[in-house]
Amino acid sequence: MVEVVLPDGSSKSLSEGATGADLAASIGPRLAKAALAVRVNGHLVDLSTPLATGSQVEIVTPNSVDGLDVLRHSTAHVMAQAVLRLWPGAKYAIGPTITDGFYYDFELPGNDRFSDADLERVEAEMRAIVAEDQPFVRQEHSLDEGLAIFADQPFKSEIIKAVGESASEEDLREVGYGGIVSTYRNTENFTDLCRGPHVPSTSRLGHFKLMRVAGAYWRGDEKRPQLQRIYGTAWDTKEALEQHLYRLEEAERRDHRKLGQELDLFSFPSELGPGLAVFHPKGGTLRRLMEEYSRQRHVEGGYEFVTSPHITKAELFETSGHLQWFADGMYPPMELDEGQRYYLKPMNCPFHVLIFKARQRSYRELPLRLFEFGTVYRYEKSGVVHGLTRVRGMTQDDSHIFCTREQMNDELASLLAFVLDLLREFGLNDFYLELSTRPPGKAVGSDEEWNEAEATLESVARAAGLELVLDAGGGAFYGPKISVQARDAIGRTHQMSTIQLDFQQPKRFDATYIGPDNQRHQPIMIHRALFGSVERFIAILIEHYAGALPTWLSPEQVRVLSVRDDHDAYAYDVAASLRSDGLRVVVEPATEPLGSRIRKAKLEKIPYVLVVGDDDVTSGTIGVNARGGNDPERGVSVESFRERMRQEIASHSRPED
RNA sequence: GCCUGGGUAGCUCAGUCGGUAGAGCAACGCACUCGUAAUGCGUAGGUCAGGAGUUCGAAUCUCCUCUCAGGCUCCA
Repeated sequence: MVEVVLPDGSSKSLSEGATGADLAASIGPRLAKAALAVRVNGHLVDLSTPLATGSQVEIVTPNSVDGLDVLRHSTAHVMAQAVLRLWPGAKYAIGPTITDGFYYDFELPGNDRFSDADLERVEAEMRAIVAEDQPFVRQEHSLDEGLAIFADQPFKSEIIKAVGESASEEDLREVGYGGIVSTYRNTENFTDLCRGPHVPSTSRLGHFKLMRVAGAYWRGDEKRPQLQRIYGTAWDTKEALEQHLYRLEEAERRDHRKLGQELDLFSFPSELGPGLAVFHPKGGTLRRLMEEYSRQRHVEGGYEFVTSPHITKAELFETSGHLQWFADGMYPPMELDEGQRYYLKPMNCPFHVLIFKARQRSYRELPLRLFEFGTVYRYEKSGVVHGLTRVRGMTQDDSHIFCTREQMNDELASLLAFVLDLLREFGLNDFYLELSTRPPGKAVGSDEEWNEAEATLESVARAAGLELVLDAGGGAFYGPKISVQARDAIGRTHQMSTIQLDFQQPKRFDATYIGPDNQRHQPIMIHRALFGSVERFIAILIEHYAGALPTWLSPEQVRVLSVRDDHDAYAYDVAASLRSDGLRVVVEPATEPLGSRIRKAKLEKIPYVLVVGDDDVTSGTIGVNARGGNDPERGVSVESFRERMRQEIASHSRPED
């Protein structure tokens, strides 16, 4: 007899040699059908694994993250088998699961490439494999046996050899723990290296779709061969798959590049080159509104406004260390004035250090908070530019705070509160924090400094009471950082503000202040961008709101439509009256049918459409058609609409709220 | 930078076997005068991303460059 403990604490007795599958069957037929794997004492294993007495066990179904993971990993194996059937002699590399899906990397014979049409062929072959109801049979081997099995598979062999030496978590996932090589065999002709577990049979799979082909470097190293990768998604039910595909469509519908064009906000003229945007009048208005609000808040927050030029002699970035670390990411220098090299600035911080250093500073001036909308240029590699989120020219809402070591903790805490509050005003309210620590191999400064900086940031982050995740090794060369991550309206996360601690720049520039002890001291420098870049923040806002911006940020807040052209004069009067309140109002006179003009205004996502006709001219009212509603109000007084707008704008809310 | 796939009117797209350019929307003009998501008619709009080649003839075939998308790598 075997006795196991279930998640609810109860125990279950099974006959000797019973497996996870037997356990599931003993609990109920529905669970037996849903079971994909079993968790034994915290480890995921196959359903076919015999259970040991006293084990803590849990049947894994597709309702859990683990269950979907098993499903997707098994689907990846099926895809590999399909590719090997269609391209005999193909080499297969790794096929892990990722969020919502999986991928698998291959090297095709003759350096052949997958085409989009091949995806359909592979998918058809996968469905055949599913229909064949092939079992996943686990086998364990020694390293030498493993090498023999995969003798003609160089990528698999490399992984097995790596396990003998220094195994990474990724490799162990592919192979297995404890010096054994585990494989899963589907047929005599297809065996894959894998730690497992897998579903019992390919028939358990089926709700998948191959999404796209892409190139990917072997082991992510651009110096190694580029493999052909196929991405797929897989789910337990048809409905879940369809929902996932719908979410992708929704993300596409919100794409800021598409909305930016449709709403006439900005464009990327090819004459300018990749990653260089121009903002049209409406996009320019949005930018101005964001910047004005940000400036006002920074004034209230005790910041001082500075500006700095766009180009500088090389010396500045030599001193700061940027040329040493990031020359690749900077535009090449211009030679001026007999060999002087000038660079476009990729960062604002060294300029702010110079402003700090412009005269003798006293501890009484600290914390000194310098703020600038600073436009920087970074030479992003050609393949990485992406809409407004990854550009070559951008404006940072950058500030650098100089303070004493004693002030550092309080300053960081109030800074974090300031940042979160401002983001909430823009309508983002679901946050978590990420702590990025010392980057191995490219950090400057002593261990003590790094440890202190990391500990300080961590305590401030913890005190903020938000979820905190660790991004080990993700810091900049000069210091660790906290970044605020925000979830948007469709659950995607975006890195927003970053707060970085920096002991290095003040030292490199020999920036000092005179303390109460009449001695020179080095200030701490805190780097902080709130929007990150104005461009990127605009992109995130557009996607978050699907283009339907809150009224205070809408370039055009109100459009006034006359029913007939003899109402035009009244429409202009209403508009003038609202403009005197500072509203952004446009009149569209009656040259086209009303329905057509309403449709146009709706497509432009204007918060309020006002319609004025005979009744309104007579009684001095307006018809109000709010965005997001489908029951326009008639006979509204201009004064009550005015009040509604005042409140909505002051509260930064939207007509649909 | 690398891989895969694109680039035809302002936008979205069609264009067969290589035979010389098309639609809808938008713009402009005229008519229509209308109460909540598309009024009608007309006009104009193109070095088919750019360059070179093959050909009697290229949007179409070949090569190079630019540029966009999806990935990889990178992201101070």
